[in-house]
Amino acid sequence: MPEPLSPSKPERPAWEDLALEAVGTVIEFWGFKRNQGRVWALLYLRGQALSAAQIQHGLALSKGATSVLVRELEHWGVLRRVRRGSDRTWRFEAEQDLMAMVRRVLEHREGTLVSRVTADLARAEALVRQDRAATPEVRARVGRMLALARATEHALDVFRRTAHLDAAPVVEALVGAPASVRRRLARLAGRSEG
Amino acid sequence: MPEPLSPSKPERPAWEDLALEAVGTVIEFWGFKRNQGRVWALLYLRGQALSAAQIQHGLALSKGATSVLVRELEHWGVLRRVRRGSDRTWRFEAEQDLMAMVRRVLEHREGTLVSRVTADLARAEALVRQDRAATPEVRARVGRMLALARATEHALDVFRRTAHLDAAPVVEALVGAPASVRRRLARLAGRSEG
DNA sequence: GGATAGGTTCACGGGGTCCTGAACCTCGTG
DNA sequence: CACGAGGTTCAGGACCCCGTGAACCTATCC
Repeated sequence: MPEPLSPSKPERPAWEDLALEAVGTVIEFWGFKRNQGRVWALLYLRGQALSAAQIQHGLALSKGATSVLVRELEHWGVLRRVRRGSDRTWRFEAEQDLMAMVRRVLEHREGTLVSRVTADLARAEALVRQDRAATPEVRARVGRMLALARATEHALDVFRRTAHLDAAPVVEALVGAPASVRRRLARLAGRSEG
Repeated sequence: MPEPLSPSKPERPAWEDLALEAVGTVIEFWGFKRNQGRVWALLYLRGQALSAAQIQHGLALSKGATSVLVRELEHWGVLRRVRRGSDRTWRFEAEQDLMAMVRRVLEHREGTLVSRVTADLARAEALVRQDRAATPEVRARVGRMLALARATEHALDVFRRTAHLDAAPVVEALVGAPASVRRRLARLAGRSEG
């Protein structure tokens, strides 16, 4: 039996709290809801599918919030909604491939925001190029701004690919691997940035 | 005389508006105030030191907001406060090295948030290691979480170094360089580039 | 059908962030 | 000294995001 998650007694081990809040903080930083991070972390740490009620009580959330949060996480592909046997209640389990998660987030960000901004700057650069009132210096500055945007886009791409590379397999491998192996892997990952 | 910035007539060229808002959007995405980005972009595009009043009218801000915004940007090292000659009013000019700016932001983020989270996860991992009630699987999961955090830290570092590398010199070089050179640089940087 | 548990939706309120506008401070200068 | 321009601070308000809690929907079982 999977420990009924004691609704009244939140006697959670200290390490779980630490991990939950850490993930919540990171997720919040990336512009999502803190509780989305906490839900994912809870599921990941427990390593099994939990019902909405268990999540709700485990994290002291309301019924409504839980419903919304799991739907959002599911939409992000961060959670799977499963039904077991003849049980008619949904259970949720964490996506296991952590890096797939990170990549998905980055791709979304890159797609929606960064590239849109780059496009706007490209338009601005085209306009200033035609503007007879603009001095060469001004044109150069707009051009440099656009170049910065492109560089950022590129760097994000490198970041994403790097994260991809030393992710799923490597992260697994790193756990408990001897220091020598870790160093070799790290060096390999460093080469991939070129 | 540096163009009085026409307080009543906001007849700004379209490209300037585009650039201003683009930068504002990016800055806002990174967790800062939209207007901080707009102020910096205005100063950068104008390429000269502007007074607080000019900024205020140029961006349709209040006196108070302007004062706060420039102080914050100054604190970030993103603009310089200068006094010219016997003029007793402050003027502000944009930091020219764009990448220094980006790097500073990333370093701050890395320093305050990412590493703090990593530390928390490290504590959690130490605790779960001692917890006799924890199964080996749980310990492994916490360990994997910590590994993810470390990988993220590493990736951010790569990002930062990459941004640093092809930044200042390369960005400058790219401006106005012939297409053939641009393509070679782009290939070197590992990007297809349309 | 009625009862009940699981699940969703939504109006509302708390809390946070940012801006405004006015009071206030501080120096030069007449 | 008084005045005024430049600059700062701060209370108030607008706005937005998120969670609550209750109403509502739906399916299963008796």
